Amino acid sequence: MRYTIKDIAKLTGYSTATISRAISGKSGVSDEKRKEILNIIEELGYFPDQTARKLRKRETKTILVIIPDIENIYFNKFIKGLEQTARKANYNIILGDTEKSRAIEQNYFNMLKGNVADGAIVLGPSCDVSVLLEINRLFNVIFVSDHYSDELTTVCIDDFKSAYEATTYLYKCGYRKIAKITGTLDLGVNSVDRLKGYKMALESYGLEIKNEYIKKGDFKYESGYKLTKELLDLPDRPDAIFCSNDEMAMGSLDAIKEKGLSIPDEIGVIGFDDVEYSTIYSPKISSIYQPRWELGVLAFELLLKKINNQEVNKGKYILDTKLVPRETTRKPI
Amino acid sequence: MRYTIKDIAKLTGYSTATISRAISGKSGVSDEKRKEILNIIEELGYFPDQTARKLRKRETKTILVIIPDIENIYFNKFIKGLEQTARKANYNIILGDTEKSRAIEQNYFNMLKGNVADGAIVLGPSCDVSVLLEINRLFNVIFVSDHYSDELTTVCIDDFKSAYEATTYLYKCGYRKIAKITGTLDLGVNSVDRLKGYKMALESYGLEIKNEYIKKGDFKYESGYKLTKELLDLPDRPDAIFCSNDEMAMGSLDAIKEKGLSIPDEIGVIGFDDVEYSTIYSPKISSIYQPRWELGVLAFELLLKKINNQEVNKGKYILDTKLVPRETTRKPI
DNA sequence: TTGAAAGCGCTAACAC
DNA sequence: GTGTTAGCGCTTTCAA
Repeated sequence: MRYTIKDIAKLTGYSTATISRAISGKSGVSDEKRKEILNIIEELGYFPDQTARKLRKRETKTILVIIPDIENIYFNKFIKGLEQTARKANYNIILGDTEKSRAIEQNYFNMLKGNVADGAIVLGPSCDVSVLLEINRLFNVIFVSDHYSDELTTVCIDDFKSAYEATTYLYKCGYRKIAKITGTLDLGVNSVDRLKGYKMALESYGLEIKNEYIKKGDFKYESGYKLTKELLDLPDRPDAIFCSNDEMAMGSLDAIKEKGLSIPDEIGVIGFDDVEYSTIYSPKISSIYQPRWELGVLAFELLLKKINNQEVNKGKYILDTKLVPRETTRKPI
Repeated sequence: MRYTIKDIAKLTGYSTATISRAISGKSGVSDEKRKEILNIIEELGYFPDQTARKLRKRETKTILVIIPDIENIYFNKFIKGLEQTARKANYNIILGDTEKSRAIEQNYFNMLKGNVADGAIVLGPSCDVSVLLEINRLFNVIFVSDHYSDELTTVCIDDFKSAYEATTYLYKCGYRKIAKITGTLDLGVNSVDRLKGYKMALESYGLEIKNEYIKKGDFKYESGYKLTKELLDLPDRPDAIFCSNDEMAMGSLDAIKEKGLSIPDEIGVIGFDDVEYSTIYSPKISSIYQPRWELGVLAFELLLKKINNQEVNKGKYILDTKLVPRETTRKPI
């Protein structure tokens, strides 16, 4: 049998109001009675119905986390940070995997209209900016990683600066013919910024920007592999490759191994994201570390502020990345 | 402004009952009126409050998924399968990461008492069987992977059989001095069964079970590495090692590489789980594939049956594993 | 300090 | 086919 607050009221002889006060810890009950009531509740194993409480209080203590692909390990650490912070604040997480589908993403947005959550954190959204702006107007939302508009509050890293740093590092290691394999350039702007950072660094060091050294990839292993083969077949082949993520860097390295070139002496490779794989792969991949756990924590903290009607600035909240040299790059000179 | 069903009733001139019927798709409204109502709703962007609906209908259309560690990639594919199936059935998922803490796990169980979900799927629980049995008595629950009691409904693989198969395979590849690095033997029974399968296979093929060939690990890279070193230092060192998961197999392989032994000729290694890492690691790791996506699907399907009061058998639902030969074992003779 | 009662937004039983 | 109304289980205002 499942008890309700009425049952407890009857069993103890007090009113439902008193029971409610005793449970919530609010004033208005004598300590004596509170103890008595809590004891009985404990004994019966009674727990207040959360749905009724939500309806009455008009808050769900739940947030919706919308992710393009839960299987992508990139998001793991982010969710972990988010989850730990949310749990401390007594919030539950409803997980929404969109499988990169606009329709599914829209469905989750509609759930917000049904008041299933007090706010949402949206990772790498695929809907149009206009839709996002509308959602942002209606609900408490924090966006992560891709920034579409300065009207939105976004948690992210500085892709431009990080890419600049990665390229600079390759230069400092003595590489002079630095190629670039990009991510998908139409989806969000982080790939674009990583490309811009690369170009700017080349300019700074007086290196020529060669079109044949810039290849458009799609973040997948295969594109890293295939495009590297193309680069290596060039008459004047590059002596370093900067890949826009680690997965492509692995494809790239496999292609280089196949050619029999020595890593990192004849050719150097640097990735991006510093995913767990990077250290398991052999040779260990030099990469740009992203503070994913911290991004998750920050995203929740900002959302909580919004939910509590505290002021939250629009625009980007940028966390620092860090270059991690490993075995796929030479030592800096 | 957020509309309620009353607002819609006023605006259209119909009663809340009619509005409700129009939305739910139930009979009791003329097609004409339904269209009219749905149009207005669409226009206003009204969405029924889910909390109120839940309270009234006494169902949440939500399930709680309790996981020891969301960061562990082992669970990724499982959650994906679960999530996809749940979404099709219009169920939401509340994610509960216990961080392997009994207290946190208990907290999530308490949430069930507060009716936040219609049921739960519990992966690798850490609470005592008595607690699990009580939870199982009170709520709709499916357990995954570890089986503690025949009273519970559990989704899992056959660890004994799979370990027997892995060991047999090593034998067929011509290895005769087969060692074993186990997982944590006190936590759940899968490690124990993987050890039993190993022993049974040795017996079947008339090989001696040597105590010095059996090392107690903890599923972590470091234990695989350290214990393999011990094995290789033995006067009569093994020519094959069966590790109870892939992470330990990587540690094992790194130790072997350090010794300068050739893989798979001088020594063979086989892992367990067939995690994504297995093919990225070089050499690619031979392993036992677990149908993790399918386990997730099955877990949800069984839970849904329970929620709908359909008959669900107690005991184990076993899915088949598959041995995947790669580069860390010789070809079978 | 305590209790009575209204009401959160919805659905469904009942009446017409 | 349509409307009235009770009530899901809780919190909180108001009155005592």
